[in-house]
Amino acid sequence: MKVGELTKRTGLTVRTLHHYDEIGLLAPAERTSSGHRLYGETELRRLQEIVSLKSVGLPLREIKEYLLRNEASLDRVLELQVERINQQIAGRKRLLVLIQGLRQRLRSPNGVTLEELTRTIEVTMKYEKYYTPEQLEQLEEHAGEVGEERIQAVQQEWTELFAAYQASMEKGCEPASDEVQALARKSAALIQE
Amino acid sequence: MKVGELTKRTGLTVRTLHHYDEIGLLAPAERTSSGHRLYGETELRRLQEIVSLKSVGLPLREIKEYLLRNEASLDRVLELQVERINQQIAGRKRLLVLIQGLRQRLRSPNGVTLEELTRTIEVTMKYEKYYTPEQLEQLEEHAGEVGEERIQAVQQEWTELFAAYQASMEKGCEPASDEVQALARKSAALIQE
DNA sequence: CTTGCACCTCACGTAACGTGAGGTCGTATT
DNA sequence: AATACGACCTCACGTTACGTGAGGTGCAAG
Repeated sequence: MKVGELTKRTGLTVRTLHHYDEIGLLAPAERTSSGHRLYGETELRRLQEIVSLKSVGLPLREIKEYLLRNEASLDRVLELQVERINQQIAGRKRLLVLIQGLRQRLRSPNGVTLEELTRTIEVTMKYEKYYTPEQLEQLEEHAGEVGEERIQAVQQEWTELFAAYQASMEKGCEPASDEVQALARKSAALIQE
Repeated sequence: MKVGELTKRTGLTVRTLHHYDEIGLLAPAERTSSGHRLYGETELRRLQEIVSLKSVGLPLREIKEYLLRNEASLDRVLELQVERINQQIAGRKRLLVLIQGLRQRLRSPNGVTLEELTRTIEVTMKYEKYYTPEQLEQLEEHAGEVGEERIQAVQQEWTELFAAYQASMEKGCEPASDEVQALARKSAALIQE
């Protein structure tokens, strides 16, 4: 695979790939006699690791170190990215609440306090700055925070529950039937949680 | 308000504020006789607009232009940020699905295809690059894309529905009662959508 | 055989600050 | 009144992750 195809398929630029080669982050598997870069599957996997870690907020130099010392599996890196994305989503949601609150106040004749303005700016900035010290810590400690994972699991369960409801409806089940009641109890438990 | 207090309250750095002053993006309301910068509420509002637009992905130069030509209300800017955050959340969720899929395949003995690897990289990159051409278009066209707003509305409706179910249960309604059936029909309609 | 596109290697440009260096202001304390 | 000492000021060069030509080679097709 030459650079051209790689850029078409990944959305990266040629310059970026050259840059990664220059700094020794991602070298091509080999070169043609004329010097054209050739990338294989190994490089693709590594590239995936790189963009994942980059999206997590690590600078290239640290990504290099990380991939060097840690015999980091692609899976582990993806797990990290998932974790980070969940944090981002949670953060954005909290930010939304703050902003909507601020907008409400703007509409009301009372006006806003300086406190509210600065708070919103602060939180916005916080979710701009990619990785906070705590997150670096997590990165070392193999993390774990059951919280976010559970949230994802619950979403999955809901999807399955809806599918089961759908199936029951198509079979023409009574709403009071044992089958449907079981689903309802499961739903209630999830809601409760 | 002098820089020190402003940085403490917003999380921005002194250098950043100096920089914004240098490029004429945010000048202090006035200076003390000794040259210390003083910011007032007007500047705080403008600062909020700036960080919002920055979080949307606009470069500082364009933010300056935008604030110059457009008699941009803080409210309008916040609305834009909300829109953008919703897009980000939606994007991240899609990316999550892709990554989890990729991880599944990694575990299975079949291995992954090149196609999957490149696709995931592509999507990751897409949500790194902050504002795509389409989004700029949106920005000019006063946007609207009912899509994301509808998604939010639906989430709200679900919350209300769950509350209604809860209420019915506590009243001891039969699952086949008219009241509960009405809720069920509404649920089904939402699921369908 | 030349056209045209994909690829190559320098090498300087850029955005948004970071990071000292060296000096002034202000006010609480000796 | 003198001395700290932290907050503020203005240069001015450094940094990250590439962008953007400039000038030249490789290769499949007409």
